[in-house]
Amino acid sequence: MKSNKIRQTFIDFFESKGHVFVPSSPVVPQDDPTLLFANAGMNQFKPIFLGEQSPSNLRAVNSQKCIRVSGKHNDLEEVGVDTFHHTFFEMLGNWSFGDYYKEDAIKWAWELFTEVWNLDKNRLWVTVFEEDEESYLLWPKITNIDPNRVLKSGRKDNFWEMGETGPCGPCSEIHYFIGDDISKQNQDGVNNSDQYWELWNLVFIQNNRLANGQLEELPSKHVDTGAGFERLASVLQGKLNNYSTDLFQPIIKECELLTDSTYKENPVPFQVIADHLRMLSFSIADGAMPGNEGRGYVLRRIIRRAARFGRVLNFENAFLFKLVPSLGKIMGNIFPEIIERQAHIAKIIKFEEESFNETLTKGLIQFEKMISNTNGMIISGKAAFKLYDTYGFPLDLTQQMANEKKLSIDINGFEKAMKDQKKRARKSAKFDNYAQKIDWINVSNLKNSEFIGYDTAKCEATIVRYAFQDEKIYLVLDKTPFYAESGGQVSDLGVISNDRLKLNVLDVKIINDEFVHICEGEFSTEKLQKVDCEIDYKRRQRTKKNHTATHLMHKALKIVLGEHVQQAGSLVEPNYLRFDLTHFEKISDTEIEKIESIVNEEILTNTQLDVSIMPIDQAKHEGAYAMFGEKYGERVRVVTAGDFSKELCGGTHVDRTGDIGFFKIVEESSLASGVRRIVAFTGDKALERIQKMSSSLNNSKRLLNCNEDELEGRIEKLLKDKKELENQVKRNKSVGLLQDLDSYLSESKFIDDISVISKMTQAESIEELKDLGSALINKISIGAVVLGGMNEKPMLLICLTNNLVEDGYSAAVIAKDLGKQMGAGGGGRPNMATAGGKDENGLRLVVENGYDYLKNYFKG
RNA sequence: GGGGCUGUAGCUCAGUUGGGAGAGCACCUGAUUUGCAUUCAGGAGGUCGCAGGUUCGAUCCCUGUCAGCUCCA
Repeated sequence: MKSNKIRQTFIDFFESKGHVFVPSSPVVPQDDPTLLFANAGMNQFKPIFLGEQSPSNLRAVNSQKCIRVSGKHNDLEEVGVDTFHHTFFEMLGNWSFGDYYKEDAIKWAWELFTEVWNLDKNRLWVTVFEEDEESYLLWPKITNIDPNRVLKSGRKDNFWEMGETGPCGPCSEIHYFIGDDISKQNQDGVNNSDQYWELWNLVFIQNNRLANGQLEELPSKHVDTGAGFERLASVLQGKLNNYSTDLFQPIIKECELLTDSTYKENPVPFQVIADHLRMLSFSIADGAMPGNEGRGYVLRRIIRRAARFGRVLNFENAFLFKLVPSLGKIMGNIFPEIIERQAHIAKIIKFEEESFNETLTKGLIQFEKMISNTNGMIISGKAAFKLYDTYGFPLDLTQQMANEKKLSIDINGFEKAMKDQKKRARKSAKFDNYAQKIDWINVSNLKNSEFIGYDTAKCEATIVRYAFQDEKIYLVLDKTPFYAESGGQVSDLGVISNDRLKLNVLDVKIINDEFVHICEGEFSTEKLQKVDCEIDYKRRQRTKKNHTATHLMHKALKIVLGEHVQQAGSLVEPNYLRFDLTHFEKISDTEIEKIESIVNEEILTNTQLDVSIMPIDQAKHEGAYAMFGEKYGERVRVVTAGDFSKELCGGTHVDRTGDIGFFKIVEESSLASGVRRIVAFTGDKALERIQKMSSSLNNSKRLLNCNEDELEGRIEKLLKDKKELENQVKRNKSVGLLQDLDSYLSESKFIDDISVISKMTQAESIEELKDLGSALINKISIGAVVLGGMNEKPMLLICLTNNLVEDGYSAAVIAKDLGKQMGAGGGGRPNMATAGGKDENGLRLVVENGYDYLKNYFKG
């Protein structure tokens, strides 16, 4: 059975049992900062289990995209080496939120396995938690399983907990014997031998683990099941290795076409590459980007691991990106994003592969340096670690190259250095406190706060609850005209008041689906009922312009730069808009101009905006842009500007594009590799900007006394002239110097045959002084020159002819001594040295006494 | 979040007890007229990432900061 069919059968089966299919949430979680990647089927249902959110359907079925790269169950180094660990996998599951429980869950699991997929009952084993008598009795009672095949098992394997505290409960696992000879089964093999594969875990969530370790019974009980799709496919396709299934084979075949090696003779590199390609493609499709921290860093490591295994197959250049289309063919039907963003994915992987090649090249240079400093046959662990830590050069490559040079590496030393590094990091790891607890005081039992601000700027509302938090007042209302910060658009400001209270709204946040108004001002807890809400309407108007302009620009960016452009972040404020996008090079001035033109053209067209609510499938079908990683409900809000732009968006927008007035990009910069940032203004802000530019232009025109077209030429000419003048001054000075040389020389005094010049000069910089000094000393066959000059501080220069230097005299020594006399220091090279001082008088004194000093120096 | 490394001419990089900023390539000028980077001579090009500090003097030492690379979390 084809894998696509297997997945579909699973979904169809549970739909026929009253379940609603819920699409996989993005593999890059948007709203859970504690989670790097979606790593289990239950991720998107977590708020339901925690009681923070009520489910829209009591029964659900899904296939969740999951990524696991580290943790107790998954060692990255195992992936691709064995036959069943993956960084990316799918988790099939059926869910009951306080609806059906153990009986139906068990019955349906068995029915699907034995009657739909026709798995051999004589190969299936079931384990239940040893204290869960209920399940233990249910299995033989409601299925036709041989009672001897139902086993009790301990807490380690059969009690599931989400974390230290929270929902948990016993589980029941179904295992499958894969051996050739079914007579050789033994219950001791379950959970112990790799001949028995765990296929499906049925979790019965009935308890809540409290902070003191005690368990309490949950009022409503849930079912959470998980079946690893890849392994299931393996069994149903009669394979013993997940990589042999049609989920991986097409990728491997494609890879074989690019190299001389074959999967058969060297499977591991192919498996690693196929696995990593899936992980990379899905995470990039959902908005992740390789980088050097957090999630991005995980991606980078995975790309590098794949590239390293690629080298085993003699791939010298980027190759991984070429395999992206093969994945689309396998999984594009269920996960269309993998096809929609194919070009983007390939481009990013290629970019990263190439950057890794550069890292390797630089590492090679460091390696050569390192071994040239190594004496003996052993490279120290410290040195190998530095290569790895600082230059990102993989240890196995270091080892390989060391072997070629008949050197060995002190692995223990390496590991010790690594341990120290980890210790350091752990010691300074911060303790995040994301979920701050709010102590609410309930006023009325009205529930969901409704946002009515699309059409109105003020309303009367009822307070649902309030809290005092960080010297602020938190309010939840039954309805509100205040927009809460989301989708990049900042929240509204305004006033909430009645005859007893007057509050300024500072911020509005969505916490657990509720609009929380964060306020300060006069507040009274008496007679809290009706309040009047009014938003700062002007501010909202300006924000609207920026939001609609953001949509238009998004489209324009795709037109001008290409379809690979994806939104990587957005901020919509009343004063400006900011947009981060994926693009690999600087956006040129011409491109900026084109983007501006396109947006302004749309503004001039003055299109009526359309906002409608529709099912997400329809929206996607109509080609609406959805943001990376954003999780949408089944019904979405779609904002359309004629046939130009269509985006899923919950934000506020102008009525007609013409309301924006005018659009101007004011800044383009790099944010990270592959990400650019654009800042733009609209409406009166854009006009202000243009006026400012225009006035500065006018000032320049006035200063240079020319018109606009001539401006550039004039500035260029001015710069050129300035340079020429500077050069000329320099030349004149040196000519002047040379002319003065004679007068300096004529004032020479002598100590025996040594000529001595000691004199104040007009030099204003140390460079001038040095030029003069070296010119003079070149005219003297044997002698010394002492020159003084002033800028802010006194400067003194001492030069000696080389023959004096050879005799052991040193200008540096003289400078040091004379500097000391002036209350400062001095020094330099034997033939030329400088000294400083405190004031001009000190300097003059030293210069006047120069001859006497030198006489003493040379004679003494 | 914590370490390490790097930042010098358009590009690739040198530059140690702190003492007057360099090479190769590219560019310009002049010769040369040649099998695929022709050769030779000359020239232009630098806030030594940025801001402080120490010092008579900082590309170099110290502090901070920005950017890139890299490892750990």
